[in-house]
Amino acid sequence: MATRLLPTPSAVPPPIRALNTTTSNSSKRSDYLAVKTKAEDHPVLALLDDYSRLDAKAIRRIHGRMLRLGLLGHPYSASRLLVACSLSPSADLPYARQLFDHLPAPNLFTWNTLIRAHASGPDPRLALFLFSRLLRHSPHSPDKFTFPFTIKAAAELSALRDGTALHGMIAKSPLFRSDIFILNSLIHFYAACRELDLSLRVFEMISERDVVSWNSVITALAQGGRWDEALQLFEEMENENVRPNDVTMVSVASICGKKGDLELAKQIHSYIEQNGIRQSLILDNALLDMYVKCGSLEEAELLFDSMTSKDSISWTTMLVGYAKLGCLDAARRLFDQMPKRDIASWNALISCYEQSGHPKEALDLFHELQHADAKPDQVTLVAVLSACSQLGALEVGCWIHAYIKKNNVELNCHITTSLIDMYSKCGDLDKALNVFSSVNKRDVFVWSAMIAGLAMHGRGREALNLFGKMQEAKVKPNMVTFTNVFCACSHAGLVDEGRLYFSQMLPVYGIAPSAEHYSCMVDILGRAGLLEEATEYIESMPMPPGASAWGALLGACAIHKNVELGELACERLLELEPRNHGAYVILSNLYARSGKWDAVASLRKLMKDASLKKEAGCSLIEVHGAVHEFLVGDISHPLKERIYLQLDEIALRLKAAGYVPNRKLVLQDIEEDVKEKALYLHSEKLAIAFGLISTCSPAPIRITKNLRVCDDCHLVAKLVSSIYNRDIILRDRYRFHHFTGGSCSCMDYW
DNA sequence: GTAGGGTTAG
Repeated sequence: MATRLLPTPSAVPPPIRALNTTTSNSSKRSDYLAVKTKAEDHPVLALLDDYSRLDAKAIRRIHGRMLRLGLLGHPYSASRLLVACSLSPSADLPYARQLFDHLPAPNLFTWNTLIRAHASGPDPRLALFLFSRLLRHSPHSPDKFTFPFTIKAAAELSALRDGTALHGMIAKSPLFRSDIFILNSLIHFYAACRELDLSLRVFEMISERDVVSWNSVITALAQGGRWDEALQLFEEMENENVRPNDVTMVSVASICGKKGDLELAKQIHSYIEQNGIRQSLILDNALLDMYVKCGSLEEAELLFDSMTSKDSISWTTMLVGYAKLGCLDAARRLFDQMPKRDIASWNALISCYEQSGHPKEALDLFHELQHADAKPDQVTLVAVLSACSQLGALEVGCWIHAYIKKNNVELNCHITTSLIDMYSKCGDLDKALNVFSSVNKRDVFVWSAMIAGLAMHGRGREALNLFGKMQEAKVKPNMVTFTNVFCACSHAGLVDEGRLYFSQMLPVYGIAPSAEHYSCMVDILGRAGLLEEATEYIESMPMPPGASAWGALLGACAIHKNVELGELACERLLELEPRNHGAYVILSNLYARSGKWDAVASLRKLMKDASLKKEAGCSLIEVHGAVHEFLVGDISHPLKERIYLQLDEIALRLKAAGYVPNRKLVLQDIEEDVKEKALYLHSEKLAIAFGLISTCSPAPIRITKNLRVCDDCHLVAKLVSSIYNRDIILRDRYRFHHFTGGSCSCMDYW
């Protein structure tokens, strides 16, 4: 036990000289040595020389011996022990603090060591507390070593006020205000607080800048996105005869990766080789990352194969490289080959799957992870929640939420946002609202996610109310917030509100409307039938209208049967995206609705000649934690016989209720309507049939579809909800439909 | 006897 080893202040052993005269029970050899040696070179201390190799147990043993020998009363030897227990890889900071608190006379070195350890420990605030204790309750004053450690703590915390106060103390002392170590740490500190101009000001004040000064300021600019200024300084440093080193090149490589400039990448690589820059694993990793980001996996592979030592970052960087090129199999192979996988490697592959449209694989890998000896962290959970959102996998999502609670994972804004997004997109808006109201930290992303959730469920008014509350809470909206607000207006038909918020964006909120925001307005106005005004918004765009603006106009024309304007919009859209099959389909629907069957036929031929295929319609339904996938006319499901029997029964009961299939829309923006029967076999109908078989009332049937739901399926879902007395919650590409008692939450406006 | 700057996943 630690506490037994620690002397209480009253039991502090007598000074070392007294020890020499005692006749204790300890062995003769020990006494003999004690007589001959000073405390500074007592042989016990030699055990602490190599403290980085000592584990916690060994340190406690030494502590015990020193206590018995009375060595802790001597400031120097006590400090040696404190270094070991606060700086060794198996450091135990609470233990170090206890030891420190029992030292009769800690010297300044000891204070510095403890502050140093806490500055890079799990809670850097403790370093600041120690610093103020040093000022108030010790006979010492901070020296040129104390400041860099304390400033580091302030940087870790991005504590601008504390750091500025430290800077103030430093400025008063002629000795400290010109100390290069202190000044360099201030450069880093201001950068950590995102005060780049203050960083630059400190840098410019230094009369004799060394390589660390240059590196600090170049890194600050690189991380703050001011790449060209950083590269300019990199050139200037040579003019000032400061030779760049490996650390400089890490930042330069990182900038080059962000710029994605392969030519520059090769220049940097040969610069390193020609100037004899020291090789290091970190630099090699940075170069790997640079090549991956510049899109040259060949160069990355060459370097990777030539590296003599690799760590999990090297492997993970390569893995991401393969995944970015869409080579997910190669990424997986690399993952399997890795000699050591840390949680970041798992996260990288899970995120790769999740972000490249393979959410199912992401969840499979998450299950593998749980059987391996890695522990999911917040990044993992964010990625897996996003995979659930994509799949509409509510049960898995709930399970992850439970996991978060059970393991006391901190609900930071990232996780909160992901949970709200998951519950919203999996159709359980109440749970999303619960999460939202249960947290007390809400940043702009949390608010925006909740607004988006309400919007996609058609609860536009509530979304706008929440937008008002967000401002009462003094959280500034960003670009995404406005997109979500407009989405709410669009789904609920709130035209006036849309216009109002759009007009306020720049003057009130200081956010210039982006092309996406203009497209939202075109959508809001177009859906409401205000095609002329929608066109005016397009014409007034300060940037060239993108595909989304023309797409929104085209969709509106299809709803309101405006062939002429629809053709124009489609033409513009195809100029920008020649292979956008959706555009052909919507135009064809427009022709069909207006009875222009010749035009429908020629459009079909055009599509065929261009060998454009529609994206296959696909519906997902989660039952007991497993996600089942249905394509149109799918016969691959193990329960296919029962599913098709159920479909027949549905058809009979619907007919009895007077339902007539709506075959007019042969080419909805839905899914390939190859044959007559296809309508009857749309993926969402298969999923509904499966849902009826495999779940029981009152649980709603939850379905996620990749495309928009067609008129016919929408009608069928309404009827099923009343005939079978089952709620259906269907998520399509754009929004949610809650079917209950024969009607839909979208009020047939979608 | 002590110090400052760096790479991956979101």
